[in-house]
Amino acid sequence: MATMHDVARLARVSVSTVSYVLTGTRPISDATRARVLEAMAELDYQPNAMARGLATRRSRIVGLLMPMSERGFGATETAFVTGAAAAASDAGYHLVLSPIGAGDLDDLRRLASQRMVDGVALMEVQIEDGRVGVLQETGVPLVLIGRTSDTTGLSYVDIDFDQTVREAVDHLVGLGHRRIVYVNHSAATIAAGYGPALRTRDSFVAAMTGYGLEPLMIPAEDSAAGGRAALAQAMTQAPDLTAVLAMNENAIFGILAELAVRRRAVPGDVSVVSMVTSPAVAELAYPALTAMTSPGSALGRIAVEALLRQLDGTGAHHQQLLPCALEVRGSTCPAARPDNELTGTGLPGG
Amino acid sequence: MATMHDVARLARVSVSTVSYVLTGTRPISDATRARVLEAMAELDYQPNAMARGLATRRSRIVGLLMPMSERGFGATETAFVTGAAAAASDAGYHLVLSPIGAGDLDDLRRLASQRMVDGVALMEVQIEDGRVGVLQETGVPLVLIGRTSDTTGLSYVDIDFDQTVREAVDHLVGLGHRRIVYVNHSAATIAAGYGPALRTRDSFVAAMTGYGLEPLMIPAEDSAAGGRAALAQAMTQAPDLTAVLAMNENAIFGILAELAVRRRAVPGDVSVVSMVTSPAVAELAYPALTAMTSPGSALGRIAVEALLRQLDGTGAHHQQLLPCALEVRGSTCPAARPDNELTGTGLPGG
DNA sequence: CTGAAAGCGCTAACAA
DNA sequence: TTGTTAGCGCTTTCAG
Repeated sequence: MATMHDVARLARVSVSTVSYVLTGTRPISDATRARVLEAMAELDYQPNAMARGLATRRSRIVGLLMPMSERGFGATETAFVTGAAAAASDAGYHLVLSPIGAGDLDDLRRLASQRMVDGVALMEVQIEDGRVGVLQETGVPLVLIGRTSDTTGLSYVDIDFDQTVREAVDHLVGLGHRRIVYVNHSAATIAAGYGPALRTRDSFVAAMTGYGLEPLMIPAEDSAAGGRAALAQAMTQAPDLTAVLAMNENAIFGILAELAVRRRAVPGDVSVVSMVTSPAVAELAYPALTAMTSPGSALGRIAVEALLRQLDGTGAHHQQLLPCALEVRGSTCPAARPDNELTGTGLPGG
Repeated sequence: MATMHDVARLARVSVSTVSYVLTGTRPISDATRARVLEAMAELDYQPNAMARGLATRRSRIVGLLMPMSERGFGATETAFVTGAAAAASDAGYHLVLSPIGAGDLDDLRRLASQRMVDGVALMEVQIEDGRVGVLQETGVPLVLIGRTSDTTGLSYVDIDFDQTVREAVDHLVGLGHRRIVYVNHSAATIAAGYGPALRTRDSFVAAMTGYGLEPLMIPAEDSAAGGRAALAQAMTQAPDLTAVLAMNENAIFGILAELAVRRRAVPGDVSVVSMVTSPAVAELAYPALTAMTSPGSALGRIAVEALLRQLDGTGAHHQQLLPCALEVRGSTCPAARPDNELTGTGLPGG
């Protein structure tokens, strides 16, 4: 491991000169620059990241706080991570993954105080999230992927749930659907203040009442079994439903399965729209799912880019909402008939 | 940000004493230790990671090299990452994610030479992988998740594909299946030297010929469409097939869809086993898939733990193979009849 | 059992 | 345009 001293000696210049050709913070004659670069190449020189970090008080590392929740890691979350990693890498930064959840506030304080990370991106932000306060205290630059209830003075990128839900509802209503049921995350998740669950719920109510329709909603555990149970419950509450809007990536296949069991054809009898879903997942179903495609990796990338801009002072707070894009595939079609097709009457299990 | 000097001053001891109570590398009287700890608490002291790293020449960061391939990130890969992150975190290490693929050898050399990481875990290892050589040159401790062809002197953890395939074939043959088709990754992926594709192929041939059966194999693009095409091709080559063994997580739903279109019931007409699959994915299908469950997060964890043992010298090379576990769900059942059910004859599209 | 001081490899005044 | 040097905050000899 050659050091800067070695380079300086070989190039017959002082260490500071070597440093300056590296950082470009002061003019260097072409001749000496050439000599230095040559020496660096000759010695296979790479600056030591720790030493540079200590001197500059900047690690060129950003943290991605990624709680490993019961909800697990869906395609959307994975896309955040890869998008964030790519953006950091492109800017010459490193991305450290920390599995720090809302519970580990002490771990978080430690991470922030060790000055190992120049800034932090928070995933899975709760409506009230203790991590935000801790991070603000320690003064670490911060960007949220998601939103707390009060976002003044905070940077965030998030999905525009309101517009996303509205587009989804518009799509279904435009196809003539009136009895639309919304399958959300679990009651526990909602109670825990999981933003997407809360916001989509409110947006759904607003969109449906805007159309003069009743906003039917069912929570579902994050599993296929949860989806099946939810759909069964929905069929009981609203046997005449013709469309389901599913927020829950993990439950969606259970919903489809239960529909299949009940011999309700998709999309013939029931149209299905999957919310905040990656194309990969949507394509897994047959027919492929009409879905609101989440801007997953874009969110990760934008978050990190905003964070880096905050770091070099070339940007202040950045607040941005990106809607999911409606991608019509095979799981939606015009509603059959307004009000008199109670085909599945009294067939509770199939 | 209090420094060690601040703590020393407040506790009326020297900096070295503070350092020693932190590292525990030399005896300290209880009295002074108490004073020091008190001062640290008072000042909210946290050691500076960069400074410590510079002095010890250890960053307490390990890198996870995670190429973002065309193949994308399945549940199994995601589980590696979370398992690795958890293991690192448990040991007081940080995990940096680097999206460095087999192509970016220069980036890799840079990362390794900057001494920002104490060690590296490599994901998505190819049979011949240039990254291994580069890392060995730079002397960075290394563990592979996957294997190259020559593993002498290397640490790795990998799936025991041989045993996994054998168990899957045993399961199907035990159910009376004789015409079993193996759906692999794409031809391009195989040509690129993707280990799992190569190894399972070889193991499948061995297992089938061991039973005196013909090893039917079809490649599939990593998508639902690829799965559909592959199954269609398989039905042409072997109209009498009664079971499919699918290596390709991304193609599996396409395979199921094509079977549905062709009115071949699962498992009634065709049994399906999904290889190297997470329970979450297996449960998405209806019926839920009999699958060889990949030990995803265990692999990530074991890899990092082995790496850390190499770092403190408490462990040499570690080579370990973990088989996937057979989990019988609803997609397999005894074969219908030996040799005369050509139901789907001449129904190319449905 | 404790202190003083020399680095770790780099950056950035300060001086020329 | 270049060199000298004082740190950055910690670990770890070397002395006591």
